[in-house]
Amino acid sequence: MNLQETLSDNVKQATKSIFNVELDTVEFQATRKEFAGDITLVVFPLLKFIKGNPVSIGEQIGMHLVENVKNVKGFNVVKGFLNIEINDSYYIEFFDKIKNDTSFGILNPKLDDKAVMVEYSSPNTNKPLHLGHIRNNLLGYSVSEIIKASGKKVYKTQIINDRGIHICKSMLAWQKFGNKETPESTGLKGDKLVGNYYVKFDQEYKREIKELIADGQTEEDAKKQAPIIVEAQQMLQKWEAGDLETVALWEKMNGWVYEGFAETYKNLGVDFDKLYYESQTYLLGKEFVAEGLRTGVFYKKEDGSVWCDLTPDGLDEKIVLRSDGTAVYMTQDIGTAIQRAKDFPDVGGMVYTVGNEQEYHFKVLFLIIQKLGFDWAKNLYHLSYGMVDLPSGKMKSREGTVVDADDLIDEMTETAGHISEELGKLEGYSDQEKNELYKTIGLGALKYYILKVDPRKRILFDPQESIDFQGNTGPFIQYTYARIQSILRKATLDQSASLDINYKMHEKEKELLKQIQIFPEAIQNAAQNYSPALIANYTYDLVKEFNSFYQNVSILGADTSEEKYFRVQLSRAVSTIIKNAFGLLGIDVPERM
RNA sequence: GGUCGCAUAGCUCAGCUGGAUAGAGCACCUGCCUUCUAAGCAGGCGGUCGAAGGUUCGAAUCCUUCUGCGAUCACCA
Repeated sequence: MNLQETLSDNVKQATKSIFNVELDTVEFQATRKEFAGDITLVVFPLLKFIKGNPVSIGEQIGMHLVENVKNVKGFNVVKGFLNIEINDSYYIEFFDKIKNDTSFGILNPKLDDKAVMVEYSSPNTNKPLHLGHIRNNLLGYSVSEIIKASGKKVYKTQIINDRGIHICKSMLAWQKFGNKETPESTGLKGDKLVGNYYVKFDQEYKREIKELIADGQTEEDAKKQAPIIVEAQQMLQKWEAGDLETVALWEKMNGWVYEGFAETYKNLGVDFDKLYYESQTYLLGKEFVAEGLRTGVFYKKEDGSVWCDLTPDGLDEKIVLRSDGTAVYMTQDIGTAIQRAKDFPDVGGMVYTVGNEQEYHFKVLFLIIQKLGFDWAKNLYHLSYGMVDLPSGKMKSREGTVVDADDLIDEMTETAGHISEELGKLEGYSDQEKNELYKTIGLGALKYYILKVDPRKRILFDPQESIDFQGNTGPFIQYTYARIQSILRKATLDQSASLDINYKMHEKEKELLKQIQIFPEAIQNAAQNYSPALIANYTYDLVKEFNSFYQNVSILGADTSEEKYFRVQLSRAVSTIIKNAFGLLGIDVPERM
């Protein structure tokens, strides 16, 4: 039984024996720093059951706790707040238990728990990844790691949108204007090369529309009849018919894109356990529509289209199959979800990392899957996140206002390099080691900057000013980690020493221990809320606490060997937690910086 | 117009299921490098928590209305 449970039981006993009142639950909160004490019981809620003065009630409960709980050394009551003071030995004992646990707070997957599938990234294969994908990838990866750490098995997946008219556009433009260019011949990353032809297509398309309008056509007709778009549509039909030449071109160009993506993913440090390709899944779902028709979940209109009536749920009617019998987006997503559940029978829930513009879609999707009667349907979650805006406004690929993922990573690495050079702390590092470090720092800054913000909120990303290396930033935390490593390199400890249960803690040591203590809760909380931001902010608080400790008490030059032993061990524990917490965010920590 | 989300210091953000005097960082100001990495620490300045009502012993937090911003409401994906 942990301390809170013990306290809770004893408070219940106290109210029973003193006031003859049985409480169901007792809630505590951490005592604010400006008051003496460690844990606080708020007395006000008890007034519903116990008539009287909150201060005197608090005092009577406090007395009872001091007498009956061995770790309670005292209390004070301020207004209606009963501040309970805990013995130092309790904290020392706690620390002694966890100080050598390098995975403190991180749980191993429980075998009887259902696994969770997390989908993220899910790019189109006609253009490179951009800043929006970065947020998506970081969130998806981090949430996966956090759920894993909370004790569940996780499968990371993405659906690659590798077919459709937009893919044909870049294929066609390459065929027409590409002069057989390849990534090798141009030195371009494959996804960049293909992306260029997607842009090229759009330019040609616009030019043709303009010409047609000049020839007297309406804009609407021109958009439909421009030769290049017609040709692209024909190409899609050929692809769907399995035309060998078209499929070969499709495979070749997609291959280029995958190589490019692989590089970006590697740089971002994200990975996947299972890939799904839209080209293989876009026909799934039709059978479930048929099934749904049989069971009455769906109904058919006169024109043959199939719908799901969601008006009883406060939503609209939603089409799930076109009148010509072809699938819509919704059909595919129904099919893919069910396929995944089949592929991974241990999965009991799925998380979709997709921008908030698709909230309605997922609301409908989840509802339909529920109606189809799958037991895992209640555990579907749309990890919805806000757009990433630039100071110049919205990102638009056609207007060239997107921030390319690779460029941004390079830029961040470069900035980290400049700042590090200026500080000049890296004597004895080889160029290669330096470059690796700059990447660690640059990416740390980028990832932390994005992950520390609540996913729901939109981010205003100013590439010039937004990345800072001071304050609540990735590099600040990395720096603290590096400093601790330095201490650990220099520390020589008496190996026979151990924690003295009677050690009198310094106030700063105790604050630090309290922060360490809540790491497991932070992980569980973050997992329940699908929020890496909670981990980021927890880590920042821990680091602040450590820095204050670091500057205000001497570690290596401690007065006594007990002190030194305790402080070095504390520092080590903090660095382990930083490393683990950052691991959950997908951020590396450097040994030196 | 319907639905959903957001609004906290000049700027960027925390604030968990309602709890004590609303917290950080940046910027600005004052101290601290002959002790373990000053990318740091200690402190100052700065807020009618978008507005108005309501519930409560107690509201940034819950409810209602309003304002502003964004998203969404396709036989597109």
